[in-house]
Amino acid sequence: MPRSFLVKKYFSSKKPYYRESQLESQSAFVPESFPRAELPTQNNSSALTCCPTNPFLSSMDALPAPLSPITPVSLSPSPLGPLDLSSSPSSSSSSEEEEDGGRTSDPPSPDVIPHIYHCLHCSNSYTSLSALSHHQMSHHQLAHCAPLQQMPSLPAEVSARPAFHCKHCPKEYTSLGALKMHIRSHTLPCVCPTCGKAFSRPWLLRGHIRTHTGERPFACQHCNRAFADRSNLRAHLQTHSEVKKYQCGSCARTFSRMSLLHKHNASGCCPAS
DNA sequence: CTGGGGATGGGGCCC
DNA sequence: GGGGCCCCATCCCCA
Repeated sequence: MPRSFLVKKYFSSKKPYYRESQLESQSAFVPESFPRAELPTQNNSSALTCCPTNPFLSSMDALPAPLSPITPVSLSPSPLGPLDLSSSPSSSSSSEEEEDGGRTSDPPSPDVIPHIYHCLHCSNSYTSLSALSHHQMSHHQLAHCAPLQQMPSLPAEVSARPAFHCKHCPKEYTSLGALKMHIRSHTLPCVCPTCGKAFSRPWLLRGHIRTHTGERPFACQHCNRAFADRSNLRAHLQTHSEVKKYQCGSCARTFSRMSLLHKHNASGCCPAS
């Protein structure tokens, strides 16, 4: 089981996939001409939804830090929990360059451009986040969809304990720190200087920059392959194993990746797993 | 169709 | 409290 279960997920067991859902949300909430660099900052973040803030953070200055070679990875056993094979978001994304295109263009002044918030679910538009949030509740019909400041007291049936609600999405957290970390996934403060793609955390940006530089600091001990991401190396190491990490509960077949086991189950081997 | 690589997201832990 | 890193998970794409 993943360790990350502080967050309560109401609407879907599937994680948001920002390349599609998040970016679509951004385009839905923010006019295309609305520049990332001129979006509202934390001080007035109540006026933004999924809009990144300052793209030129100091984290940009500390970019490609030299990475020490990876030590041999010990492949610990992993539980084979139940898998959610819900339908994929049926994305057919164009290149990321296209998706990011224009987002880092020269920003017009926010004094000139009005803030317009479009509903994700219908064509309605609003001039304030609160109005949009209130409207979107009519779609979700979930009380916790409302921003925190708009619902000072939660109904007992909704939350039996204090929770920190994200004002940008329906998620809620049990600690303020977790909420702040989550909000970065909306503000996306780390922007690639090369392509303009924005990320929630500096290390995500560093990993992305490797796709530009071609740096692959994580080398396989068994072959001459190298990877830009440690997780990908870990997945690759599974290919060197006779017995893979993820095993089918019915046919005892093993797979190097969870996703492959997903596909295997979906193909009908384990209909009632 | 399957297996694998590439890329990216999130929460938790540690400093 | 925040940054960096770890680990896990997932999706897309391609051979």
